[in-house]
Amino acid sequence: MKDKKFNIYEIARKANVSIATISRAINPETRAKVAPATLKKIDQLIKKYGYTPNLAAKHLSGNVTKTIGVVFPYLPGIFYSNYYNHILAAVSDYLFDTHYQFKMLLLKVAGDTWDKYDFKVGERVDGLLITHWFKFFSKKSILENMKIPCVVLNDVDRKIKTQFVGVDHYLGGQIAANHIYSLGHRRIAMLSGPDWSMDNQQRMKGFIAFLNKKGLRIKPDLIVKADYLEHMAYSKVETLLKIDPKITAIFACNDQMAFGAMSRLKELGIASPKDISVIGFDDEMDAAKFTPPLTTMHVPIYDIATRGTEILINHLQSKDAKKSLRGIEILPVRLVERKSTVKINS
Amino acid sequence: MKDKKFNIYEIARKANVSIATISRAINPETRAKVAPATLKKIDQLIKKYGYTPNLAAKHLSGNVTKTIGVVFPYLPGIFYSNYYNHILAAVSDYLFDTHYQFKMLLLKVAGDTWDKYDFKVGERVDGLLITHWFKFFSKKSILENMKIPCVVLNDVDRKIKTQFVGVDHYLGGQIAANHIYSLGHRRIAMLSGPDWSMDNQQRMKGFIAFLNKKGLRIKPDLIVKADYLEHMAYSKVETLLKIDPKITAIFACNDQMAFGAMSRLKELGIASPKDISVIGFDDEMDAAKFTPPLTTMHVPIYDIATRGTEILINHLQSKDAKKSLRGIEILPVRLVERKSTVKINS
DNA sequence: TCATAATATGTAACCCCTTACATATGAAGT
DNA sequence: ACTTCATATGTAAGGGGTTACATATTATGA
Repeated sequence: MKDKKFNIYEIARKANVSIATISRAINPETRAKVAPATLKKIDQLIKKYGYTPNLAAKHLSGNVTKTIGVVFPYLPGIFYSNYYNHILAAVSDYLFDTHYQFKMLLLKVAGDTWDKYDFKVGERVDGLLITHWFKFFSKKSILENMKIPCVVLNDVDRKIKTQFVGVDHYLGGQIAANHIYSLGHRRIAMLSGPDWSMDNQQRMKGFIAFLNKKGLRIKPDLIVKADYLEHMAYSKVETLLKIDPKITAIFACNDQMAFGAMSRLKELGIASPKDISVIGFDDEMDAAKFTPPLTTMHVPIYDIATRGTEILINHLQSKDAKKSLRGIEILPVRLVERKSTVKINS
Repeated sequence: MKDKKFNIYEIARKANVSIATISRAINPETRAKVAPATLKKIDQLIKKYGYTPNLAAKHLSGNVTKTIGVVFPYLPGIFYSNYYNHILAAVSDYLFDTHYQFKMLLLKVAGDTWDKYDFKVGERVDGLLITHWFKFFSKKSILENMKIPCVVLNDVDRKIKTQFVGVDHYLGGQIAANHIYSLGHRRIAMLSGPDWSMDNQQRMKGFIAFLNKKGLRIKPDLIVKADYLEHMAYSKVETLLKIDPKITAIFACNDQMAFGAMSRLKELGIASPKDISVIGFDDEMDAAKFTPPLTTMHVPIYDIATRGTEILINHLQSKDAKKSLRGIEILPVRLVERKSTVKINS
């Protein structure tokens, strides 16, 4: 076989045209500028010699890489998490039919911030899809001053000038509250996530606000922190029960905590939903498989990631590809009613 | 702020040295060739102006990308699969401390073969980590003639000249058989995977061979195909029971089928392991969580991927980086004894 | 003291494309 | 027949690094 390297010059020489013509022929946007006969000749040669353009050269001259970076926190087990699986799936699905590829950009969480990684990733991606931005970007200015377009997934911060795609967690909280309230529950406990989580804040606030509007006040004691952790929720259930043995519903700010709580309730001989209804938040894949299947707020991570990718790619293909992106897009949260919540006394 | 672009020329001018010196200073391998004083001056300037080398240019001139491609089949749900999660995790973990990044290369399975994607990925990765190669490489010659080093994960084909990292499924089958036989089981049924799967072939052969050596013959009727699918195994259990109601053990060629079989047994009121022991293969994450926890053969996917990545990266950092890789590395399979298998009549 | 070697740095070619601008050719308009 | 335009193609200047080779400087040894 011929191991000789074929570059644009070789092909040009064989086709007896200039490299500019070859360049035009191999790029869809400029192909029309080449005469059909020339095109045909070139195509044949390209095929014959198996020529493929050198992407590095393209990148260098064109200043684009046709690659986007997907920024994940580097956490143990991250690739086993449904949340990130959804994002990966969405990005892959969207990109599959485009000419774009993606690179995983894993950033250490502990103490490190974006600054350090600027070198590592700064240059060779055309845009960034970012998860958990607040863990990396110590100062919001870093995010605002990124030299390439960024889209932040599943977070919204109206004070920061960048593109967000997310969900209205506050509204989600309200919907959850409405559901529980409508079923007749009045003695309600809450399992909350960690303080630093904006989502958690919003979910709680929405939930409480709705009940307040109905004239219902949740006893502060009945709001217990379990840091979004299954095992922590598991162990906090009894605290809750000690404070008020007559609660009839628990709102867990995420599904993991709902799972933990329900497992413990089962062990304590308390039937769920019969004795205590439980509602979660996120709609993880396991939610439907749980016994009983968990009623929860569906957060469309997959859709969020899809839309985020779409926004980014569209932008990259526009004339403003180099400029930063800005905007907020809110996708709907919805209640998924399954078996873990029922009418009171039913 | 200065939006001016800093390239190696700018820094060279400011440092009052030539670009060659800058180049040496920014590359670890050549840094020692630069005088300490010069180095200091350069480093300060780099820091001051936030200079980062243009990777595309590096790639073009150095003909390396410091990026490896990870080839996955593009299947729905692939990112939710434990198998691929393990691979992703292993690759990420290994690469995290290196200067390498990875790109996901998703290839359509149906009908398509590698040839078509040559252009898409052929150039801009230094090496490839390949899963399920037999789905993409219609002819083995394609794999052998790749222009960049490749490592095939979890498959071994001694006839093909490339690098494989995998497991001895035949041996695994034997170990499983030994376990079941040692527990006193003699009436044994098998749930097999699809015919095209090499793994399945090997697992079965190993299992059967061991029993044969012990003078035990499995009735061909008791070997039922369930294509590695949980639901299929679920529905095939009764067939098995009809053929021989007195079987005391089932060897499922993968965990999924074991799960399906056990679910059905439970429904039929047949206690497992008490009445029928079940052993699987793979040791998926759910195996430990199942009720009862599944005894199974552990296939170290994570380790396989780690080792594969290691082999590839080491090779890329050697002088032979451009040459193709060849070899076979076998990692151990081991029995993980949990609760789904017990001594007969215990 | 001078030839020789070791060290530090510079020069320039090369990697392979894209694209603004220039040129050549032929068609259309008057 | 001549200017004017549209179309097809070519020329050459980047884009930002790496590195073989050349050169300048200093240290080493007899």
